[in-house]
Amino acid sequence: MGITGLIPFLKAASRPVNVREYSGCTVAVDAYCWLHKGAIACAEKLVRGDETDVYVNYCVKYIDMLLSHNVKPILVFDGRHLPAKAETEKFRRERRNNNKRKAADLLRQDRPDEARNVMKACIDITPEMAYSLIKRCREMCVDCIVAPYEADAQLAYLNLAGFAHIVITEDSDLLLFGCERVLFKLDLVGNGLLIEQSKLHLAMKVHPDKFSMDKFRHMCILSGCDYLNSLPGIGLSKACKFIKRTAETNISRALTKMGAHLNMANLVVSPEYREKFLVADSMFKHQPVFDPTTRKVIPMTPLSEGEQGPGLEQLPADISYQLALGNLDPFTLEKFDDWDPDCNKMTSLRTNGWNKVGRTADSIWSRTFTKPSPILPLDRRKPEKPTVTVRQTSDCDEYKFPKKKRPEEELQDLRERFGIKSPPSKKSRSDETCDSGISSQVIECSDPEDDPLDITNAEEDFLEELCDEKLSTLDDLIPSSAAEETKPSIRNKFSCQKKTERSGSTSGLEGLRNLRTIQIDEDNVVCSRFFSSSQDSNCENRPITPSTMDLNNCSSAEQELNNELELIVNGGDRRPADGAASPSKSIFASPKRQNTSHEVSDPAVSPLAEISQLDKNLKLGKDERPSLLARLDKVSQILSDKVKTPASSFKWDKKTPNLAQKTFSSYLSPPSGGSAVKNQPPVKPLVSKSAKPSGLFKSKKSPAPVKTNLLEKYGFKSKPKMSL
DNA sequence: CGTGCCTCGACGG
DNA sequence: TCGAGGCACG
Ligand SMILES: [Mn+2]
Repeated sequence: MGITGLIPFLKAASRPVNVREYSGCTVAVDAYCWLHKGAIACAEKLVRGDETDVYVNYCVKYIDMLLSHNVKPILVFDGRHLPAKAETEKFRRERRNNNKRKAADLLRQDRPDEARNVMKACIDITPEMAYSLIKRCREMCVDCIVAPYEADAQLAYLNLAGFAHIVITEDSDLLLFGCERVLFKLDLVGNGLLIEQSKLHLAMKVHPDKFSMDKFRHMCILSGCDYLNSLPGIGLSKACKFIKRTAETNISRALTKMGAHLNMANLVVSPEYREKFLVADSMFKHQPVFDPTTRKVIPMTPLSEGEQGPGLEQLPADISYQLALGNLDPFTLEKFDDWDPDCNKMTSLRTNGWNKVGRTADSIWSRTFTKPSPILPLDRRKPEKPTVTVRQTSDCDEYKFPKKKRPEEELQDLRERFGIKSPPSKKSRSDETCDSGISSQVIECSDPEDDPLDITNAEEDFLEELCDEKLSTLDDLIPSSAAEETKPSIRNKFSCQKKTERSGSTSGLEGLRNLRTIQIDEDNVVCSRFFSSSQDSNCENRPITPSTMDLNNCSSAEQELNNELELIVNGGDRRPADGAASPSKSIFASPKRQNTSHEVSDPAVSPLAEISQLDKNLKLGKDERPSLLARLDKVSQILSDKVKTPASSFKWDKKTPNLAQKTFSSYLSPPSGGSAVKNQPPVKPLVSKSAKPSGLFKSKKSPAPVKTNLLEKYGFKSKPKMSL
């Protein structure tokens, strides 16, 4: 399914997100993905034909997770098979049946483990299974829609027509269908990988002005898609190269010159291929979809005059409508149900914080439905500065741009944005090479132990090439105001990319966020503003505070580190912030600052303030700052290693529930049996005996100083790049 | 280097 | 089943 290798190819256009950042949004969900994963959990039962609702419950977990983040899901189901895929489907069915037989054989041979694996390979999501999820969704007042054909096109339509802000799927095809935002690899804590259409040019390395969705789609079809296999030897890279090199706008004519453009003499593009290419292209543009407003089947994108859509069977209008509602088996058209949205009051769709979603809480099937605001409710960070124009390169083919800015530049940008004067320090050391970003082909870093480098010519060239990518990078660096208001999360696994990749400098700031949530020792609890979300007057998003962590286990390292950084308060003079609406402070904020901070735009809240505060705490002279981000990166890395924030490495300890578990317990099954509870009473903050929930930092006594040189202990010396 | 073929894990306890 | 990650081939 989908385009092989597209998601890795689009790495530069993707970023890790948490659905928390999309509170108030509507998402269209490819229900098949969840059903399929859920079906794996009960593969045996399904293969044997036993009744089970395990897969439904699995999907409900995802739905609950979205709702808990105030995100409204619309579940989209596959409809009829496309004739073009008939052979593929037949082939799959045969293979499934083969696997069934194989599984039965293995069972007879008393090899249940192998049988289990084979059974996973013959899972089929039947219309009945889809219907049982639809039924459950109706109980939950969650919208569903069955596509006339592929869910892909329907999902894209919901996005393009403004019914949904984001599409959730595992199928990279969705990008070809023209979706603006697609969220892949969503897990049960809300982490996923977001790919935005507006960033696709980054992956293709073309100038934004030279990018078009047509080019992107053509590239993908050439590399091989469900509707058309690729020509031998053509993958995404070659296809991308070709699309960038051809100036011909008529794709059919352009295809005849593909061999020449790619220097592949033996590459023949037959007329048949070109024909099929155009049909595939049409399928990605004009596949039939159902419009819930008019209750009619329409082409996903309007046909231009004279243009032929993909010739597909059109069902009568009432049948199409019933099919879309989920009342019919898409294949047999046999009646499942008689559900009628006009008779069922769907006025208040179930979402947590119903008021926050406002009118988007309507059902798409309601006669009074109005589409949500096209602007992402929490994505209001608009670049206010005009973007820097890119220096045109002579080579129009390749668009080169800096992948990453120097930490200094990032800091400078941060300063500008937060209106903070830059320190007089002149230049930093060369150790930023550890900070992913600097493309090594530009800056040759001879020896990490070298003294500060001057700006080389190459570097200046590099700087000149700064372009409008700057702002998107900044957006990644600076948590949006919305994200600032949110709770801490288990770290998104997609942000844990390799050192050499883009995560480098952002992780420094991510690390800051992690730091705030750390319990330092049994007497020191950090309650960052993430826990005292004063905006959350709604009972669903309760301030959650760490209660009883395993202090001896998880906090000794960061305690030591904090001692080293002199971050531990002496004597408990940190008071909880008074006043309900007072924004909480990070552990990096000095006590003085905390006590006097009543400004609305408290600089202490900004990441930069925290960085500079950290510098003060580190007592680093301005000239000895090698790379703030690099160092922060290292520090946060150590901390997160010790605290084990990544979801994947979490071991839920029943006896010592930790922070993340608390945070997400509202939709995860509680560790000690019992059912997951919604609207559960607020978790009582640990510090609340003496402090208000918005308390920030509670300290009873100062821990004994630790002599160990942590920097050495954790190998800072051994890594010259990171030398502090 | 890019493509194409391989194996492995998903879920859940 | 699907994608992801590893490895061999031209
Ligand atoms: Mn698809």
